[in-house]
Amino acid sequence: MARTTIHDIAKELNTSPSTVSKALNDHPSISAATKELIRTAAQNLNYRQNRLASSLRSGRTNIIGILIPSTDIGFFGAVVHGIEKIARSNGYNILLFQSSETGEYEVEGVETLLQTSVDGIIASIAKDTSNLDHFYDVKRRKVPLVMFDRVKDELTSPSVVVDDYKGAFMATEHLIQKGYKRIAHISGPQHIKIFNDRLLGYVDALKKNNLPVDDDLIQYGRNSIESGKLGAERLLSRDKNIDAIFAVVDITALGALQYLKQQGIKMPEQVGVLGFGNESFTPYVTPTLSTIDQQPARMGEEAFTLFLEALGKKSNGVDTLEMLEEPKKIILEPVLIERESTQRPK
Amino acid sequence: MARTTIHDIAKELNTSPSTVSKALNDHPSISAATKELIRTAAQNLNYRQNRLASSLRSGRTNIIGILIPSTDIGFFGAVVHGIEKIARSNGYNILLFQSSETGEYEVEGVETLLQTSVDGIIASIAKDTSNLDHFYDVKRRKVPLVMFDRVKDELTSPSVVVDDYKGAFMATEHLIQKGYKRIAHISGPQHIKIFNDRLLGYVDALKKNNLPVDDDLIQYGRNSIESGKLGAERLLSRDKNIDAIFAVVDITALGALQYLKQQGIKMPEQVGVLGFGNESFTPYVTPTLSTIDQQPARMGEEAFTLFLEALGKKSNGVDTLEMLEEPKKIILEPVLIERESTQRPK
DNA sequence: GTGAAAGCGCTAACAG
DNA sequence: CTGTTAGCGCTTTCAC
Repeated sequence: MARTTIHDIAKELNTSPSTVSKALNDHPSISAATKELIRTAAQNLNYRQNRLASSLRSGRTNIIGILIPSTDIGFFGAVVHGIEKIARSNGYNILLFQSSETGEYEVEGVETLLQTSVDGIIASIAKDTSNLDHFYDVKRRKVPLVMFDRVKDELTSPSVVVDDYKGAFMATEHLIQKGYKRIAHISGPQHIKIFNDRLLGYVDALKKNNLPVDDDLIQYGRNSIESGKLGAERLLSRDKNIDAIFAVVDITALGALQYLKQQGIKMPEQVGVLGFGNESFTPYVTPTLSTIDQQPARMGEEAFTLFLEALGKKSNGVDTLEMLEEPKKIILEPVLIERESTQRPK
Repeated sequence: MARTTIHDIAKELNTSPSTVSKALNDHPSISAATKELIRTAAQNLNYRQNRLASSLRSGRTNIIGILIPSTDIGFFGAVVHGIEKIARSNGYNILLFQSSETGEYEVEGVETLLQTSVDGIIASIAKDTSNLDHFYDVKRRKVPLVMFDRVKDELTSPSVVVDDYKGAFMATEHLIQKGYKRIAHISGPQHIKIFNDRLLGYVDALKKNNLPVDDDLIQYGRNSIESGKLGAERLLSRDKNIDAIFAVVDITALGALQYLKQQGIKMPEQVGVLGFGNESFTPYVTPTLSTIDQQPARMGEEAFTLFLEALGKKSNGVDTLEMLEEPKKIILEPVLIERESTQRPK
């Protein structure tokens, strides 16, 4: 009835618990014969290691804490998937926490992860987090911390992000290459770095290709369907010659799409539309929406790899040295996903 | 440098570790004064409970293992979100495992969760799982097991599902009420129970409303965009009078939508379309797609509630009694999401 | 190559 | 109301 322990196995085989432990952990000092013996006995007794005891003693849990705003958001779900996959193949498990975009829950989450003695934490910050003390706490406890996507540079932790500037640059150049001449941009709130980066990428792509950068071509919005509709309307009312719209996020692009459709404007013939994020709905709208993919799966893998590196450094006691070094920041290449909405006929 | 323990606090205050432990756990036998004293000392020393030690000793982890096919699938992400939310408010944390639709990983996942001594497991079965031994193992170990959505009745575990029959029935009646007269159905693989249930719901709704059930109105497919396109094509080529299509899943509905659009058939005027699942893309297609919602968030909450019940029974030793009882099965009401694709003009 | 002994940090009887 | 004691199941020196 009660769980089998290494004691039970030892008794069964007239040997000692320590030998059983070593055998089960494939320790080199145990003979192949006894290992075999012990393993089959373990199997027969349906033995299962008690990880709590093991971790308590060894100081390692092989659990890695993940802190995200929400599994409900496709992007984060995909990143978790990426982390989980590679973590598994490295013998790690995932303890998941969602902040639900709340700073308060985020603090709680960090607290719990630390209590559980996770071997490291991979996190993406909630929208409304302002105070970062809980993350400093993680660092103070020397628990490896890796950030992804929603990153704060002040934390000087290794991190993975996608190159927003470049993504926007690629997007804009794609439109140019397709033959669009007058390319507008619907941007997002400028106090958020990634949106500003995307704006800069757009501007620089125009400049590089000797296209005029015109304030009339830029419309600011709040990243919603509505702001996409409104943005498209305003842009076109200001300038009838606009023949392409690059939107800062897919949802905004969708709004633009809906407005254009409603106005009977043909896409991609009269106006091309391009989004950002490769959200799950983008292949399903009409026309299918070209967009920029942020590689969530790779982001997850890279984050985990950074965690392993941090762990390695820690065990080598590279603490002080590390303080001097710039933390490693992996910047993923955005990927252009070409679909119907930007296929201008030659 | 090393983590503060209850020993450190005890030493600081010239008291004993057990008193500290009790105080921190708000045990009634400790005076308010000492509690206060100990709590502030803990705070000052930046004490954090070691949950491994606590769990090892107490036999409870307050962690609940979740096993799902993939976080990448919006539905499961949403269910996890639902579980996490209510679990948190009940003092439980989530250890997440993804089977990636693989039986092998699923076995591994169960193994790890058991090793970690989770207090219970909430699971949804992978597509390719045939052998259920690992789940029987969970039951044998008396670890509360709750299933959701992808359920196997053989396991006789408490479970939460959505009423597929009823959802299809509602969907079909909705189309009838909107004035559609000749309603077709694109179904899925019949060996999967939920698809068969949906077919039955469709058939019964027609019968109840005295509409003829006609084999020509039913097309079988493989739940893909392609099978949606093809299904719609075949249906309409067989019967020009079809004025509505109810598809077994949203993605199939999408295929039908695309085919109809391509044929210049007006929706919802000439043909109405209705899906199933309320996938994230459904509000964004043109026309926006009416569908049946499966209430993932509530599913998560109910699953957790069932877990709590199972735990309660276990601690009351209701083991044998429980064996005789039918396991509780919660059947959620599907919810009709009415959008543009079924708004037939009167 | 194997075993004895100690202890990870905590909780829960029990005694006082 | 507080303190002593024992031990959860495992790993890890260290001795043999």
